[in-house]
Amino acid sequence: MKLATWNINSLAVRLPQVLDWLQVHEPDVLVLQETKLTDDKFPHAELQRAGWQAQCFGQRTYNGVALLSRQPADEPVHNIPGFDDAQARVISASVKGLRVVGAYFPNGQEPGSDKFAYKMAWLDALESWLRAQLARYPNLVLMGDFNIAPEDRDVYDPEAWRGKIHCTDEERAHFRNLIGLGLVDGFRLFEQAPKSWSWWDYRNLAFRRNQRLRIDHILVSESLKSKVLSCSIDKTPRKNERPS
Amino acid sequence: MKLATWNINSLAVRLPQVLDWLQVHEPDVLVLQETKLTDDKFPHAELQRAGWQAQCFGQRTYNGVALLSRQPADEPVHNIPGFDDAQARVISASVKGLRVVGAYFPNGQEPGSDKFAYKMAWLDALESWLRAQLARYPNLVLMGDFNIAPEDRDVYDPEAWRGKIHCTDEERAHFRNLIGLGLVDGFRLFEQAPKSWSWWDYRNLAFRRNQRLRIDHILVSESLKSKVLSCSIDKTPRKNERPS
DNA sequence: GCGGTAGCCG
DNA sequence: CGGCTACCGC
Repeated sequence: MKLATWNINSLAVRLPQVLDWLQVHEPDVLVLQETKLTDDKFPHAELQRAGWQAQCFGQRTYNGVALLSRQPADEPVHNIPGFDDAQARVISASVKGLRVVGAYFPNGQEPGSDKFAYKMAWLDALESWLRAQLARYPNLVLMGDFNIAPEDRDVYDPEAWRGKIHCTDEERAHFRNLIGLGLVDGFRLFEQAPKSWSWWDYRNLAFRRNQRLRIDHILVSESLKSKVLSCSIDKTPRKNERPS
Repeated sequence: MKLATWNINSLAVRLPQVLDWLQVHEPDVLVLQETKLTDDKFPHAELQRAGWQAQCFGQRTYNGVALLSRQPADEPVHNIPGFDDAQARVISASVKGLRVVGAYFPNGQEPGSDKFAYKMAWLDALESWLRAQLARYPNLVLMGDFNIAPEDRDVYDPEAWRGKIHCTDEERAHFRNLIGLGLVDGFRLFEQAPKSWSWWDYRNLAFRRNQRLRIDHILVSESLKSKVLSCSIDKTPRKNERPS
């Protein structure tokens, strides 16, 4: 089974790239973040024509998530039940016996901000909900844009980023909490190139200043750990016309 | 000698079309309106590479005019001297002994509005300046987007447009004033198809409701009248990808 | 409808 | 920088 996650920053703009990528890689599941589309505008028809079905949970302008799969996705759940949230950040469903949770973690802006507090509250809620989910679905994967670089090796310039958003102790503690629930970082199950990033800042040519991080993750439950065959970051979409 | 006028509604967007058109039609002079470019952003290099030089008089967001020519354009003048105007609407220069005045007349919005008053004041100033210009330059052409449909035959639905902007008595009186200065409507020197338009409204599918007018004109001084060989409206750019 | 701008966000 | 939204002008 092949699983993938992609923050597409507007599915309206990036749909052609998504369709291309799907055709080439044929994943069983692809979760998307920042679709920025309300459900009435979700491109079900185009995806269906290409052979994928979609569960979507959208919102205009910001956020919005989706779960694409070849096979039907059952028991869909939107966001974190019990956590009242105006933002569309989580979509879960079962595909071929696997419980998939696709998530767009809050960015958090900067430590001390209201948005950081929201990120912390959201993470608390995610963790307690996931504890129960893992009990109910032993075969579970949590993947998406975590907006957390778990360790210094996930940061191009750890000294420059120390204490900054994505790299604070609080966020990293939350990442470890997730691991503590019985999840395993799929990427670290394998030998990886020493500097592997899933994201870079494209503001003010920041990517030239090496502002790169690994903040997109695929975490699998313990029971799945031995079944994971590989995990890698596909950088090819960055070379597309509009990588965003 | 071949002269042309085109309201391009953003030269940044339409430059490829302009270059194509220049290559196909090889005019001696092309005047542009609504370049919407400050002079520092004017695409001199691309035009020069294609063999045209440009006089420009730009402004950001709105208006902006330019005069493109194969041969050098001398004695450039911006706007109407003596008429204090924050808007870039007129560019004049001499090409191969011909005085060319390229103009983007004010739209006027609607009769009675401040913008209509400005249009009237602008027309007054244009007329008195042109009187002197014609004395100085007997071989003169005034061309551009006049935002005036001179007669009912220049309007698809004259009854619907009666008294409306572009078709008011005041605007038409000003057009006749220009003729009175010793200018001749080049288009009407020749037999033309009965319904000839240079513009249509593309708001709310208005063009389907036949909201078409002839408001772009080429007027030549009396001394040139006998030398005009033809005058026509090229509708092909409307069939381009982004006609605007 | 299609240009432009400004402000917001990551 | 590159999405979005909202507004302006023709």
